[in-house]
Amino acid sequence: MRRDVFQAIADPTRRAILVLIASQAMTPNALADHFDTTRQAVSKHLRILTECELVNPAPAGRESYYHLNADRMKIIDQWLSQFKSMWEDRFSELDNLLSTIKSTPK
Amino acid sequence: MRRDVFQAIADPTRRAILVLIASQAMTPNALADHFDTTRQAVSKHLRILTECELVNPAPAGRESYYHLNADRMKIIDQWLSQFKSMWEDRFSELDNLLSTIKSTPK
DNA sequence: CATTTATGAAACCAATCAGTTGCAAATATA
DNA sequence: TATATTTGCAACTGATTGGTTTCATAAATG
Repeated sequence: MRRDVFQAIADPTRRAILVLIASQAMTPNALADHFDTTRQAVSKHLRILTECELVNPAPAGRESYYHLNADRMKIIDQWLSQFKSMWEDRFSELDNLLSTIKSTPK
Repeated sequence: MRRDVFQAIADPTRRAILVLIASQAMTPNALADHFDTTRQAVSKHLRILTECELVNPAPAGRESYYHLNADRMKIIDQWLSQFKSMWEDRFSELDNLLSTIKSTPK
């Protein structure tokens, strides 16, 4: 069972869940209202997000508020950082254009 | 066929390919030497990376050098940016600790 | 010109994925 | 206490995934 943050954010519904709870913790039912799927499907996404610790459930009575653990996003940011110098380089656009031209079949 | 950058970087082999060609463009054969899979498997990964334009092939004779298109990584960085203020907040660590404590079953 | 090398595409396979329905447990409410 | 609500888990299903083997094409080499 591979359960890393990269696989977790690969699904568009899970990315949307993360964005939703970023502003406010939400229950599975409240989240499900925002999607065209069943509550159970959202619950499964929450399980995956919880397993890789991108979210934390906070039980409150019979409800459970899922909080974003933004700290875990650092993992993605850190991986991205090794490429950042390449796209911040002001010549990178030209490089990409040239390699695209070279790779275009005649 | 969903082929976005988030799905592309979900696979660890594809992430490793991106890191390898970041420093130098490489052919499929040269890349395959770094993995415990067949050349054809690497070729399939390259097809996926090409389809979402994370890499560009540059044909050279019977070889084909795959270049990184670091610019496309911006898409991930932009998505991440909406959370960045949360983990840069010096109180976020404390927040996470508190929500973890609250969610721990008694 | 025949052979070797590099590549990409197709067909197939086991495993995983995202979704569903159904159910059980726990909490709130009448 | 009986009922309704909220949640999580198990079982199942069709689609997708990452991998393999096989084959065809194109370019370099003898």
